[in-house]
Order: sequence, then structure tokens, then C-alpha cells
Amino acid sequence: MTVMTETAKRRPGARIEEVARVAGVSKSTVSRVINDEQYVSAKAREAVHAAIAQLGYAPNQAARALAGHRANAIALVVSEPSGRVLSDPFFAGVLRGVHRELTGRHMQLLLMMSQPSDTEDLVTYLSSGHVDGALLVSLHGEDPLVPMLNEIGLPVVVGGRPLGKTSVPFVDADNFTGGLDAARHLVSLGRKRIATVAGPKDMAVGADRLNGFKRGLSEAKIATDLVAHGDFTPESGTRAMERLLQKAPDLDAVFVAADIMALGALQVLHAQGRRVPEDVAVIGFDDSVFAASATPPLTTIRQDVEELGRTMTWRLLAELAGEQGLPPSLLLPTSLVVRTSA
Amino acid sequence: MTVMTETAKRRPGARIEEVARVAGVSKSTVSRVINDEQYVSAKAREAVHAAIAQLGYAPNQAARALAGHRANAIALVVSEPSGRVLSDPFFAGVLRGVHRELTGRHMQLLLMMSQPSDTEDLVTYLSSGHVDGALLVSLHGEDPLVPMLNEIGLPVVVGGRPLGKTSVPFVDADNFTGGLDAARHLVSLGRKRIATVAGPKDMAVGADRLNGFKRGLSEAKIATDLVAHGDFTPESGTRAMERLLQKAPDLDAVFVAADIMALGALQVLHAQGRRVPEDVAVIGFDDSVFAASATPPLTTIRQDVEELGRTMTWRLLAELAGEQGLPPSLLLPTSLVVRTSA
DNA sequence: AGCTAGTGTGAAAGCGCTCTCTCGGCAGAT
DNA sequence: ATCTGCCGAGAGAGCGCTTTCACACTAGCT
Repeated sequence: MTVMTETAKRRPGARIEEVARVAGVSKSTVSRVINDEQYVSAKAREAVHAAIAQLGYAPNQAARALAGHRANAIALVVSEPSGRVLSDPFFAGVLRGVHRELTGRHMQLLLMMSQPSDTEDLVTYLSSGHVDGALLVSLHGEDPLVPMLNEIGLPVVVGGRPLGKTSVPFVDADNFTGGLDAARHLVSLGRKRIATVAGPKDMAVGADRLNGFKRGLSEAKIATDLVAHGDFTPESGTRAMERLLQKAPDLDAVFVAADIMALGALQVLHAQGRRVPEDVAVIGFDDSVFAASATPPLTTIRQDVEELGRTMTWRLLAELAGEQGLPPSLLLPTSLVVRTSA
Repeated sequence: MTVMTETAKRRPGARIEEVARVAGVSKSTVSRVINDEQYVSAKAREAVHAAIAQLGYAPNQAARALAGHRANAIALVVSEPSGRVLSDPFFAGVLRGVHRELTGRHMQLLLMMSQPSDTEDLVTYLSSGHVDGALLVSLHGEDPLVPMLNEIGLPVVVGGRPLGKTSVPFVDADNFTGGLDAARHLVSLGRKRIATVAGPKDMAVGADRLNGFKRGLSEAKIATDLVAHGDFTPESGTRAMERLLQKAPDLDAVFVAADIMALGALQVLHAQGRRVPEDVAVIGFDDSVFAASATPPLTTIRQDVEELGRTMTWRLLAELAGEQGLPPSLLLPTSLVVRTSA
């Protein structure tokens, strides 16, 4: 009779029990070592580490989460109808920052998308012990997600100031000052008829940049009537620019509230024979990957989106760690990057 | 002595036990309903559904994973030194596709980054019951990740043909044909001195597009010596284009193997006073968001990256579901999109 | 009537951890 | 010597599910 090969789906690797046996200690001690707790002798600690290495042991996350009441994971919730944000370098930057801040800690990142239609489901899901906290980006209007998550007591940090009066911790770039600096720069160039392609009205980013910009123009007694709204896509930049040129063929400068929309704006300017920056000065916002590679290279307001992601994550993890006296919200500086377009 | 308020972190919502009680059945039956199994009477099923709705019950995922030997999650592993890929619209598209394919199924997406330095850690982690399968994108060279994951028996699908002889299921765009079509289009335009900014040498995407392109030129008896490599960043496109112009000032067309690099190339062409497409025809690859918004609008080879993401996910889920006779790998069609630049 | 075969259901044994409890030992104070 | 503490370690009770297994009940056959 031949010996049957055991093919049952057996998790590769050992369980904590085996590690304990090899190290000559109890499961409890192994657990203590894994979780870096105190009250373990150096000798025991070393024995456990050796056993872990020898067996190639990896603790089962599900079991840890179940027994330990924490998931060792956070969610990044992208709240956008079509998931369009994903194409935005802003999102990519945030994602990179989040990830960078997460490496080293034993935390995983869950990516979730939120459509208005299934907010309920999302909340249910987030409350099912899946994650320890959530990062929300690209909130529109007064998203019900925030109060709902608040209610179930899930720690949350929002990227980009949320609209409305909810007092949830958030991290944002100093969009107002950014818009202000953009306006001042155009003014300092001697431009007189200054327009703007602003962001969506239902997002604070859009409103803040626009307000800063208007403030800058007002300082110089320049009219603030030339405003067209886009939605952070290149096409919307194209359309907004066309509208502006139609309304004010004599404009000599434009502040586009996102590089990605500026791409579309530049194309229209080029197609209509306006030279940039000779005829029309263009200044963007973000200093994203394409700013330097635009035609011509784009002068822009730099915001460090990666830092934004890192800061959000840091803030959330600090809260999870139970740290006290955390700043409710943080504003990251922006800076002017002068290239060719303005 | 005052009564301490109970602040213990208690999961909001009920457990399966409570649902069972409210529905007047056993835990087993509730579990069967949740998992859509057979052998449950219509009456019991309804009672359970009602109880779930009433209690706002959400099954604890950790417990399910632990007891059920499956995580209900897959990982998307981005294998790139610096996580640079994240900024690439290619990645964003894939992500969107993956997500779209995942919605509705009860599957979560874990995002993981793989540096060559911590491949071991990654593998350990992936094998710890965290995920049921993995999607790998942006593999360079012969990544050891593939054989390692193969060894631990984790189902894997790769996005973009992996280099080397490993026989892992993959999904890719038909890059060869795409490159071929790009070359033929430039030839059909009457261009004679045709260059290319190719992708990195250690990725199949790069090699495939380049080979297709060379084949296309050869058909027309045109020299294939004008090749400069980039790494899918705008800056690398800039540098590669500068090198090409230096080597062959008389070039009249260039195939840039990614729109994002084409942005940089267009800028150089513009700066050096070459008109596009009059002096130099430019054709990109991807048809990403900025292709249409480039200056001038970019003629390009379209690949449906979102479809790529969906297909990868579909393939992986099918395998997880135990489906038989799945195609080992799939090639998605590309198509020529003619705009202004060529 | 007696036997299968197929349905519907519940009891209970884990899944692999964490964490509370308990207890021995050993320092320093009495 | 005896009494406190505190450090270090193990036993064992869950965490909230899934999944056998056993059992009851229906038909549909001999």
C-alpha cells in the first residue's frame, strides 16, 4: 500500500504552537515577543526569534485580528462617483505618501471606493472589524460618510478640508495662500486682465484656492469676474478656457487651479494662436509630474501631496496609538515654482 | 465610589448569535444564508435576512477568514523601486478596472508595494492568510516574486507579460501589434527618418512595443537604428528626445512608447522649434488622459488599461473559484487613435 | 411496510491567535 | 526569617465565525 501524499490545503508555515515548542517556551511568550511586549527575558526573546526564522513563521493575520480586536489595517476611501480621482496625480501622490508612512509599521492598506449609492454598505463594511481607521480623500459637498463613520466610532482623517461644519480631523494644503500667491505673481508680472479656471464648487479645495486668488486680485484692485469652473480633468480645463476666452478675449493671464486642467487650457491657448507666456501668462497648481513637461513648462503653485498623504497617515496612526493632544487639523505650506508659462 | 462608565471598545452591531436568536434559527443556518449555500428553506432564509436588516448585522471578516480559510481579499502588488508607477495613469487605469471588477463580489483590495529589498517579507506576508490571491503589476526583469509566490501556492495573475520563461498566467495588451501599427501609420504618412523613444529594456512592454515597431519599419525598408530608451516618466521622455535629435537632426517622425513620455518629447520638440506634426510627426502609446489634452493633441495607440485590470481580476477570481480550463494568458487588442500630432 | 436518497436543521468542535489570570522566584524592606 | 513587590512565564478561556457530523423528516422506490 502506497502512502498517500497529503494534499489538503494546509497553510504553508507553522503556527504559533510550533514556534513555542521549538523555542522551548509557551505560546504566550511567543505572542509577547511578536508583539514586542515587555516581561520577556532576553534569552527567551532570542530563542523565539531563532525559532521564527527557522520555521519561516508568519502569524496569521485573521487570528490576530479576531483575538486582538484590531485589524492592523487602515482603509483609504476614495469618494468619487466614477473613481475618476484615481487618474489624478494628486491621488497617486497621496497614495505614495500613505504607503511610505505605513512601511515598517505592520499595517496594511485597504483601498475602497465610495459611491454615494452604497455609502451604507461601505459604513457597514468599515464597521465590521476590517480596519482600525480610515483615510478619506476627495470628499464632495457635505459627505454623509463623515458623520456616519463618526457615529460608529471609527477613527478618521480627511484629506482636503471637508465642506460644512463637521469637526473631523483633516490635513490639507494651504490652498488659500496658494491661490493668493498665484494671483500676486500674475499681478507682479504686470498683468491686468486676469482670469481663473477654478475647481469644482462643491469642494473646499476649489473654494479655498479661488478665494485666495480673488483676495490677491483685490489687493491690486483688479476685477475678479473672470471665473470658470472645471472638475480637475484636462477636458474640463479645455472647456473652461474656451469659455473664458469667449467672455474676455482680452485676458492676459489665467490661474488654473490644477496642473491637470492647465494642460487642457494650454492646448486651447495654443490652438487659438495665443503665445504663452507672451500673450497669456498661465499658472497652475500642484506642481504635478506634467507641470515641468508641459508645453511650455508650467509655472505653478507647488503642494507636496506625498507629504499630505504621509501626514494624514501619521495623524491617524497617532490617534490609533492613543496619543493625546493631537492637532485636530493641519495645513501644509505651498510654494511658487516659476518656470516658463508665467 | 463612582460607577465607571463602560468604555471598552465594543464592536458596534450584533454577532451572528444574536441574528440567529432574532431569526429563530441556529448560527449554522445564519451562516448558510450569509454564504448563499443550499439546504435552507425559503422561510428560514427570509427570517434571517429580516433579522440581519433589523440588527444592521455585518459579519466579522477576521472571524470568517479564520474559520473559513479564506480571506475574501486579493492583493495588488506594485513592484517598483520607488512606487513611481503610482503616478502613472496606466496604474490608475488598472486600479480602476480591478476595483470595478471587484465591486459586488465580497472582495477587498489590498495594496502592497514591493521593493527588491523586502521581497522576502512580502512573500511571508502574502502567505500569512491575508489574501486569497495576488495581482502583480509592473514587473521588472525576472522578478523572483513570481517563482516565490508560485512555491507557496498563492494564485497569481501578472499584468504585463513577464520577462523570462516562467509560466505564470498573465494579461497584457498586444504591445507588439501596437508598435507595429504605430510604425505603419508613420510610414503611411510618408515619413522616412523614423525614431523611437522606447520603454525600459528590462520590461516586456518595452521590448514588445519596440519589436513591433521595428518590424513595421522593416516592412517599409526603413532603418531601425534610432532608438533611445526611457523609463515611462516625462523627464526620461525629454532626455531621450534630446538624444535622438542630437543623433539625427533630420528625423521626421518619432514613436514614443508611452504618452507620458511623449509629453516630455513634445516639449523638447517645441523648444527646439520643430513643428508637430509638420516637421516631426509624433505618435504615443496608451491613449491616456493627457493624450487628448497635449499640445498638440496626440495621435496614439490606444490600450484599454481599465479592461486590463478587469481582465486580470476576472482571471484571478475565476481561478480562486476553481474554474477549469482557464486561458493561461490573454492579450488585449490595441487600436490607432489619430489626432493632430501624426 | 421497509429502504433508500435527498433536504433542512442544530450542536459543537475548532480556526490560530491574544490576553487575563495565576503562580513561582527573587530582590529588598521589615 | 517573614513580608512585600515585581518580573517572567504558562495555562486556558475566548474572539466570531465556518464546518463537519448527526439527526429528523419527507418522498419515492421496491
